[in-house]
Amino acid sequence: MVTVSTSTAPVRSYHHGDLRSALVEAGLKALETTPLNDLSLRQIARDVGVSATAVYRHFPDKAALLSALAAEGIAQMAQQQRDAAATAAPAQAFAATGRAYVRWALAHPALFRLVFGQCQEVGQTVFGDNDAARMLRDYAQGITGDEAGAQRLMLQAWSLVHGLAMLMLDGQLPADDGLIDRVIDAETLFRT
Amino acid sequence: MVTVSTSTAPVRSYHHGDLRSALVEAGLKALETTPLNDLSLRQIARDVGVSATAVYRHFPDKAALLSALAAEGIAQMAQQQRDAAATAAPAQAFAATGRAYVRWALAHPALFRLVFGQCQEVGQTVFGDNDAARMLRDYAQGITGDEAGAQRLMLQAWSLVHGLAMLMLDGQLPADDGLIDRVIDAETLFRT
DNA sequence: CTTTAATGTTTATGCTGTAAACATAGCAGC
DNA sequence: GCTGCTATGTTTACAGCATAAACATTAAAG
Repeated sequence: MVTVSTSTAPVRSYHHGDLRSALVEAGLKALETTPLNDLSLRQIARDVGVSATAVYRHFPDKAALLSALAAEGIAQMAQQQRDAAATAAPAQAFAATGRAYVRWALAHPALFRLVFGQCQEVGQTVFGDNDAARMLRDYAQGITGDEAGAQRLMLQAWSLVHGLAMLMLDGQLPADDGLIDRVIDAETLFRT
Repeated sequence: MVTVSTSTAPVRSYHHGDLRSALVEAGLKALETTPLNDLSLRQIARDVGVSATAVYRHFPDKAALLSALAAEGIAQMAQQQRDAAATAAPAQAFAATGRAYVRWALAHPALFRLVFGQCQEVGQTVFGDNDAARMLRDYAQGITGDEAGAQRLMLQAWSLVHGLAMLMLDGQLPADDGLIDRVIDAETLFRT
């Protein structure tokens, strides 16, 4: 039988075209519904329609694939932070950024966990020299005045929102939107 | 060949005696050196010197064994909290308790992770009606006066210390003892 | 003393990550 | 236009995992 498909139809031939991107995309989609620990390299490969070992042509191992997913997650988080800061009133921007942090975590639980569980061994750091970090440092500086105080304020704020996100993700606190607003409250926190 | 061991020597016969306790103990010891994700039921069984499936005579599945380990972890944490509160000066007790929380997490990373990752599905809650929680509520009440404020203060404090612990465990912040003292500082936090 | 229930072991199944050998296809140079 | 090289797939294989099922041992109860 001669293959007459000189016509249209993406025949999905032996070579995929852009398998690497497809794997990352499939991985991110899987993380929307699958807990991080249940995410398997084989399942991602299956979703893309490719053999499990094909993954190794694009990533040295599973951890490397996860790192690629984490990098996407970090980018998404940073974007969310910027948006929240941009739309809030200046006086509220600091708190608004913190609430956005927690809400993003609740909206993407597995990816959030991956970001922080993964970039440890990669040596990557979420709050490195990206825009979000700079912006927060500026806010902190504006509130406290001195350098050391600003540094401490940033760490306290980051710890607060990160802890709140984690406790809600882990079911220790109800993942309640009103609770987020009450806990991350500029009136009662970090007043000079 | 006749077995002449009518003598001493704990022959470690067919039945173990108290396998359940031995498994929990071995699990806790393994968590001191093994990351949570690398902890395997089979390895724990091997450490105890028993077949893997023997575990199922005492726990319905791996998760149940982990829950038993988590329960031990919760108890240890609560004890640490009580000790910290008892030894500190009254004015410093609140902050001292928080610092003890973070230090315990850093001293027992895998167990700390297990406690919060596990008691989700068990429906268990770390800050339930135990002594530590009551004590903290009293402190909070003393600072703020009103009920709602005390509740908020507790949540903020818990989020702060939990977040700091997590960020240090995940390598986002250096696990530095001085840093803990600087971030959890009664002078700059939660003043009325 | 015999039966029974508790608590072990062996064996087997299907999942996982990954190494090794093999297959296909697109591109380079003749 | 044919020939090979290299990139990128597939198949197969292996060890480790959780766990189910069948079998073995032994402590305790009648």
